[in-house]
Amino acid sequence: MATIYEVSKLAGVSLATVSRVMNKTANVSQKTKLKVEKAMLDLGYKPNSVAISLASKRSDCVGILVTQLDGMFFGSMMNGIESELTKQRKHLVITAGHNVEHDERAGIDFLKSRNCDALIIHAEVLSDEYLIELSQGDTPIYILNRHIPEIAERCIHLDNQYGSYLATKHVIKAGHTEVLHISGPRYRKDAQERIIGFKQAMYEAGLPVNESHIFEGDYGHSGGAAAIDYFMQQRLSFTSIVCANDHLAVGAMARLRDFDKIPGEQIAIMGFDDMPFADCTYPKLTTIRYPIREMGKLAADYVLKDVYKVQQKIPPSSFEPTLVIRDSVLNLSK
Amino acid sequence: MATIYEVSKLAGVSLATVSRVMNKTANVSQKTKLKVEKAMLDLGYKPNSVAISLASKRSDCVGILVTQLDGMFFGSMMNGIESELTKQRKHLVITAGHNVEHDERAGIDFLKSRNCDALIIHAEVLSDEYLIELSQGDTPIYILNRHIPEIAERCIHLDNQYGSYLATKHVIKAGHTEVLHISGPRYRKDAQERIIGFKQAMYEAGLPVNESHIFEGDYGHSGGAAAIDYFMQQRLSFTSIVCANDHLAVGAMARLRDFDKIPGEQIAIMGFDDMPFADCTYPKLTTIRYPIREMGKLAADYVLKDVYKVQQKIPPSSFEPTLVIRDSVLNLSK
DNA sequence: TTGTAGGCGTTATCAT
DNA sequence: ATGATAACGCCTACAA
Repeated sequence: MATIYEVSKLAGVSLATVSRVMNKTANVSQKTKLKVEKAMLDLGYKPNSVAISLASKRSDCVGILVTQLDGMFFGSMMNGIESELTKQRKHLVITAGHNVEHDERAGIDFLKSRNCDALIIHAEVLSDEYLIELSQGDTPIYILNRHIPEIAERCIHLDNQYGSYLATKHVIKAGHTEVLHISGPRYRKDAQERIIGFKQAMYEAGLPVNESHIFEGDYGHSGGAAAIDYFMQQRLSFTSIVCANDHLAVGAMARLRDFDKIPGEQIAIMGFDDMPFADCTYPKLTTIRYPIREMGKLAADYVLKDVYKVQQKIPPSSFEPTLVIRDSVLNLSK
Repeated sequence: MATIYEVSKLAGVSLATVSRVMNKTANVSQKTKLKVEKAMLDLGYKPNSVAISLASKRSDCVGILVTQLDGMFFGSMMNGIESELTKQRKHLVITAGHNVEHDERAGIDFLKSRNCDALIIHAEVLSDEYLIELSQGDTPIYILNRHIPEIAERCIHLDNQYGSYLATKHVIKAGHTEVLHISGPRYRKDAQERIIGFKQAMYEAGLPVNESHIFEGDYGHSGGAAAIDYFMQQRLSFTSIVCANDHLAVGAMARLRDFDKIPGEQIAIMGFDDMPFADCTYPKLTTIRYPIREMGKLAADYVLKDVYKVQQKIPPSSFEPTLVIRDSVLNLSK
């Protein structure tokens, strides 16, 4: 790999001049500029971004912390971020936290040690205190899918509780009184919030909520299936299930059929997130739209504006969960 | 951020010694070692990996090029890679190529300029020649989902054509004679191969293949829906569709229902990839298993073994597409 | 407009 | 066992 030094030698100029034509940081005469550019081409010169980063203390990289690299949710989130950043030739470095405090911490440490210019964080288990402290460091951070009052201006989130409330209310409005909940892992904030929203709507309607009516799944298909197994084994009587995400809903629908219960007809199923496949299931999934891709984009736009000073048209953003009615929640009164 | 120099000052040793205790690269007396460790703790010292990378010419990072960050396929692939690498405290830097030559090139350039120790590449549009040349550079590369004879030892792939052949044959065996194909974008190698496999099985069975029986989709749900719209508009008579991936299949199944054609009963649907949701659709999707996660893991294992000299038990790997029979292809003869 | 030289935070090679 | 002191490849005042 050719270095800037070799380019300067070949072009017969100092290496400072080479640096200048690369960065357009000062005026360079047309003649020398051409000489330098030719030399770069001849040598196939590619700047070493590690050296640039060390010398300039910026990296043109923004670090992302997600829980895992697979799954539609994080896929959409990363895609949203990437699509915005790429436009401005910024790169992303991604680490996975795996729902484990150590990994989340290590991930953030790594991103910071790589001189990331900013961090976009989806942390599951890190404490609010830690994040607050982190926000006071020299690397700007933006927090996705979480609300921390002390640093609200850094948080892009959506009211999970209200979303779940909406979902449950829709089911109740459709005439259901025996409604169960399949939640996500309880140590996850969003899962907790969705449980609360569920309970809130139930209480409001004067419907009983028993802890045994809530199954703790894993946010994956298998969690939905396990929930059905559990509910059936408990011989619970129910006509509807509010699921904490679409994956759980899909898993539940499939397992329900194994028990000859037809989702959408005998059992109403409510999803959450409105993942891309939600309108391709059968029955099509009624769910709560969670615009994670747009939220990712917004986070990226903030970074672009705050850190890279690229003028961004940032829309007046307030993300609200909204009900998307499709076919999986039948109206009992009809 | 504290530097190694400050640590050395606080500990009263030279910075070389500090480097030694960090890297256990030479013997250090117990006493000074403790002094240094205390100093590091007191200062909350975190090594700057950019500086390490510049000085040592390694980064403990492996670069990944994928087409996009969302979608189950790439999710599984990244997850497989990450799960192996994380075990050995190696990180990954991910770039997206977007099916565009410029982006793929730029992605690779970026990864190399970041001093990545190795590259795992899923390139769509880069030429074989380019990749062959790249493989001769100083950064080891591993190529996923593609076969280039000249550098076969760097390629981890699977026989797409044979997989598609298997799929089509299964449908034919089930008694179908009017079978259509929904393909992926034709500029993609795997899509081309799957088309060939489809045609091969059809020819072998003496069944007619008309180019109008093949619809070029986008590998997403919408492509599947668009295909059905097209087929219906053409007033084609058909009882089965071989889809180039599961997303297309799911999209097609949903759209089929809009036309009151019941997938799995009136129309046989064959998928490809066996994505995690394939056993949660209704009807459950008969498909070809494409073990992309395992292939990602293998690529990571190669890197670990070849580049990082970490002993890996690498199984005698040859990935074969296999038929996964579920419920979406009905047997006409029964 | 162009060149010189110090610095970014480590590693690594010599000495001692 | 420990300490100087060059690299590493680039940026950036400061000079010229």
